[in-house]
Amino acid sequence: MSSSIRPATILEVARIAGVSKTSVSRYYSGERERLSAAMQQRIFAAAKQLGYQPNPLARGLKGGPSGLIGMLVADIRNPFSVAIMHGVEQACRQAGLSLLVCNSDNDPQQEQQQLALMSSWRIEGLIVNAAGRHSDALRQFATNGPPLVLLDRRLADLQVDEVGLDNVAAIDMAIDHLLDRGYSRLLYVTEPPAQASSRKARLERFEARCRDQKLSNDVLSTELDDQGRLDTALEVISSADTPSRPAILCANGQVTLAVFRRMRALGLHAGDIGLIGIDELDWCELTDPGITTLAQPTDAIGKAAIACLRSRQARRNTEPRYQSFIPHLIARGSTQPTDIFDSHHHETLP
Amino acid sequence: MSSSIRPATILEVARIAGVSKTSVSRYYSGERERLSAAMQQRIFAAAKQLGYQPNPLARGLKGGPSGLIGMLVADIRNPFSVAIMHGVEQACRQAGLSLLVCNSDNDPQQEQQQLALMSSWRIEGLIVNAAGRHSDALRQFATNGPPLVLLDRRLADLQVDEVGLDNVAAIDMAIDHLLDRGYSRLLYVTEPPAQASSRKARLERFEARCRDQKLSNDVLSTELDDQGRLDTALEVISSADTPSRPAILCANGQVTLAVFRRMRALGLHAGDIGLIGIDELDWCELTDPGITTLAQPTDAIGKAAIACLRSRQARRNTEPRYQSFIPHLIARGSTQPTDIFDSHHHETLP
DNA sequence: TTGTAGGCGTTATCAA
DNA sequence: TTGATAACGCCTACAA
Repeated sequence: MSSSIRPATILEVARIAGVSKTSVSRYYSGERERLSAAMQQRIFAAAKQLGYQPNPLARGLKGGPSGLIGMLVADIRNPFSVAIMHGVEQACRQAGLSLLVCNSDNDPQQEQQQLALMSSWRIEGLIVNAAGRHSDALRQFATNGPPLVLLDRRLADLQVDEVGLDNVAAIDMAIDHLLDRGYSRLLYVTEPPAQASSRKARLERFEARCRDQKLSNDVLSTELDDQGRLDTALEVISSADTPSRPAILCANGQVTLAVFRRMRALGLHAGDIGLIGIDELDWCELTDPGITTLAQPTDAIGKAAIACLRSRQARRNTEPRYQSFIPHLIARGSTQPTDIFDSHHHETLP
Repeated sequence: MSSSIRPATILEVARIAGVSKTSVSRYYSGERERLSAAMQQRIFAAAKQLGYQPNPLARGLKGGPSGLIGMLVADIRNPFSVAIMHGVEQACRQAGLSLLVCNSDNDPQQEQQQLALMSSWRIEGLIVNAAGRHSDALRQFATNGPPLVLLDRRLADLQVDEVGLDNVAAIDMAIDHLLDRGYSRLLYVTEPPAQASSRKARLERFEARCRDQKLSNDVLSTELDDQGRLDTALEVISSADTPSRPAILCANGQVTLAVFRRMRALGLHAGDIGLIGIDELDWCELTDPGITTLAQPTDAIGKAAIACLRSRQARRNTEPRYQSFIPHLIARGSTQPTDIFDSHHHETLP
């Protein structure tokens, strides 16, 4: 309990307990069983008296487990990343691990720097959420470095564990919901899905479904700050002269935000134009009308990521594991057509 | 550039460069100047060839700066905390520091655990954002531990550096804006401001201003999940039979969210009842009408926190420094009365 | 300007 | 079941 300015060391504990440092070390390294009950008692007492805590730097230096987990994120302000981080942090806390957080600002160069720094800390595992272009350093990491878990499918050619959304199920749920509510002309809005990634998986599923069911559909792949392209697409879909009802499916929360912002600016009413987005956000229920979303079980995903990391050591040189979670549909006004008498007309055919 | 599985050590660099470890150490410890140009060249070359990076664990173990900054947050999902963290992370990255993130879930016990863990990592500084009750461990930390910066005024009796919003200016700006827009009956909604804290500072300023200017005012101090109290207060303020126009001032972003949610549920239209909140959030422009806010310069605050931490060593045993930032008013529809002809009636008196 | 030696706190290897 | 001792990679006197 005493709190001297300098933390106690294993040696001091050993002295007070009247045993060797080796024994104290064993006590704290999971070999407690090998110690006699009497010795355990004395070590416990001495440690408590001194407020002893093992020094993770010394441990890590010696080559043991560092007790550090890294999390690399493209944009720390992205609510999805934050939500995952919450789950990750919880899991770390339970396991006595510490979490090193890095933000790459979507810049491969920064990413490389951060990766180097983290590996110099001898992290035991790394969780990556970054949908953009990746640095070679990450590939290096995947082969040479500590266990890795991806939250998006970005290094698919590289055999890495992944945890995330069941993209097929998510797109299916979204489309089913839209059809069910009477929308039949679909616009899918996504950020550019270059290379493999969850963006690509979602887009592919969307296109496959539309093809199979012969749905009238369109895809807008754009950077979100390109207001012009968004506006154009919105005008096109809102002004078509078909009787079919249009709806927009947003690939993630950022997209939903951008789309809804422009809809408001252009005076388009969600509901008339259906709107559904992947990712639930605080404000989706506060808009008028509320926005229908597919909520990801972010806490579960975060915890699964840590579990995956920790189990990786036991799965050395094994095939990568892909773990996916089913989202949860939250239906709101944005997928509720305003004229009621007609809401299922496209399904009246046998 | 070579990437062996085991990272290079200072000794290997020294051997390849044909110099002693000491020189290499100096090269990486800011004593580069003391080395001859020739030696600098050789070390640089050798280090590059081996892909050498100093091992922070060894550095920290030796007692030197660990290169670690801790950030302790009560709720990692709080957008304000995240915004600050973004600034903090940027500053860390620039300085080559790593960021250890901990979430206490508003639980003093967890906080204590996290604090112990961080201090075992020999963090060079700690940034704390936690408005709730604090553990004694934090007080300990403040006196014995590494430099500390508070983002809320919670340990005011303890002489700790603080960085944050200029609460007086913020409240003044909010009240001035409301008066200017013709609102004269004010309701202040806050979470319980137990003990000293920015919550308390804001509330006090609100009360002082209302007293000085003899403004009709009321205060609701409540936990945000207590829907009943919120609803009651909203009903009271919206149904009063005075001619004066009512407005609500929300003490922070969480409060704004809660209040607006209930207003929508009760069918109250923001604007008729004025609504302004401290903290800007993504969605404030998306609601109908948009919500007027006071945006905090979160990036600047985060960076200032790091700067404060780093300068603390030079300010050993000096008085604490309080650094505060002026917010930025973003006026939107929620403080725009709907009937126009009458919008300044309370100010028509000389 | 450069090098040598010892120690930071821990764990692993060996011996008792 | 215990203990002595040598690393781990680095920095900091001190010496040259």
